[in-house]
Amino acid sequence: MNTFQSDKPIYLQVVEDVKMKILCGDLHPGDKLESVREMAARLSVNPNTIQRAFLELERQGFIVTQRAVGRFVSEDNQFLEIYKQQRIRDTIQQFVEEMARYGMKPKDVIAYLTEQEDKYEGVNNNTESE
Amino acid sequence: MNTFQSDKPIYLQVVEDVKMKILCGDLHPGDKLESVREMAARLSVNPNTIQRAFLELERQGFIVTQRAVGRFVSEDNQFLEIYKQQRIRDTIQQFVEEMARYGMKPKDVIAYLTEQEDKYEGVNNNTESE
Amino acid sequence: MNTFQSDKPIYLQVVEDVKMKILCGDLHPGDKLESVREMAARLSVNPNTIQRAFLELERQGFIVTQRAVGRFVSEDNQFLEIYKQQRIRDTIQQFVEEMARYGMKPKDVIAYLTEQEDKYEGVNNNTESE
Amino acid sequence: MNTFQSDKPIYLQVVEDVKMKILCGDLHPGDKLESVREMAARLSVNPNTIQRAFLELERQGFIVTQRAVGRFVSEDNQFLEIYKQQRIRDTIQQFVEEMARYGMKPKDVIAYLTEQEDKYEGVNNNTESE
DNA sequence: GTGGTCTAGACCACA
DNA sequence: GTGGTCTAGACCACT
Repeated sequence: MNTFQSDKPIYLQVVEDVKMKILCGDLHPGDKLESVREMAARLSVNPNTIQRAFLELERQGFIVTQRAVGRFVSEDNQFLEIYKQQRIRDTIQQFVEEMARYGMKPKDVIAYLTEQEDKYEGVNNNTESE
Repeated sequence: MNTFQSDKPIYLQVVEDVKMKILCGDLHPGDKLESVREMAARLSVNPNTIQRAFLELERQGFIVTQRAVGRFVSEDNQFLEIYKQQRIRDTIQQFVEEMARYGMKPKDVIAYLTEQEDKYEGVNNNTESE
Repeated sequence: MNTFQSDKPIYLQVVEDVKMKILCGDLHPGDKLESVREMAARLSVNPNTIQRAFLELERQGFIVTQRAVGRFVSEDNQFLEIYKQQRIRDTIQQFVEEMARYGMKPKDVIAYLTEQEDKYEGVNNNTESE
Repeated sequence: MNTFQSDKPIYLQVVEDVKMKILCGDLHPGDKLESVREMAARLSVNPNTIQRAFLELERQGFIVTQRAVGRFVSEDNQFLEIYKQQRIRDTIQQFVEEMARYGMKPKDVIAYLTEQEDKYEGVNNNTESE
């Protein structure tokens, strides 16, 4: 019924999901989020789990709470942008290191990616290139 | 004392560690592994934890057990090679998809990797660089 | 105190017991299983032993785990049915082969079974007779 | 390298193997058995393992030892025959009970066996039917 | 000395 | 209250 992986806490998967939507632009700064109950119902999980996810998102600075009104995506654009860039850099770094462990140098990876490029051209949905 | 990350089960970290040694060639098919007690002592963890890691490695097909003799790296070279190639492909695929979510196309990633290439040249130890 | 045979690991006997209950219809797909602690108490064994049995049942696909909720019989009816049919076929096959080794042909076995049939008539509880 | 199952002691598998050869007529009462060393070499196992298997076979009455001469299949034909008949009866009994657990009555099994009969006709190698 | 099993009991994250 | 993990330590069968 759920699409969650069982090896990771559900609340962290929710955190990641919301965070990704913010970073990708599916959710914009200032947007109102679903209520705990709505999201819990939609995802078929315990409301406590969503509550915990929101607490974590607030702790990390991605959302803010207005009591008796609702939760909103943070409007601190600078924070969001810096976080995103750092995350991209980290992801690439980890990737390069893992490939190196398998004996693949950046050059080899580039060759692979170049082959793949055509396939993905046009598939990207939320990016307009140059 | 331990060098383990606290966010993942130790036994799974041991599994990954041994698996990586096999895939990278630090351990060869047929090689005898440390005994449960030896590895437990070396890593300062409970023998049961190592036992569990070995059970998992055996379940996945990376090692075989000979009762009262020891454990050995699987000699199924084909399985190991296929697994490795699949793993590399998956890693790249996931990476490309994650980058796409951030709005970076393969082209952009290649540009980034090209910049990085110089830094890593000469650092890779087990790859034949022309 | 226990009704376990001493020549086989307890955890495997638990695995077989639960599996048989699923295949025979004593447990239905989606049913919640006893908790580890409950079953351990009922069978007078250590919770870890039950834990291990459940891990094995999950690995084989007969049950699924929901963290902090409980374990449930798999709802993959097709898997369960195929497994059952395969198991019946295997059991018969092995039996026939063993009999053949003793020099008994299917014909001889049929003769024996025919004699036995009367004795078992009416004893079967979960089969629709005639 | 070995054809032994890893979940059962090797020495018991050797016991079963020799016992089966005796019961099936591959080995006859009075036949001399391989020496411990020969069999150990042939099966690529530790001589101690074969030694233990022979001790067990002697304990059960299937073979006798003549010091400094060798081991021989027991010439107690009556014992061998009674054992064989008992074993056949037990095997059938267990089989019928297992089938009953799956809801298959002897009648159903007979139907299945009747279908199989043709296939096995002529395959039996060491039995001549009346 | 090796792996296999089991017990006893603890702490934690999660729902 | 549930399952997940880990420790500590024991006994056993097997090679």
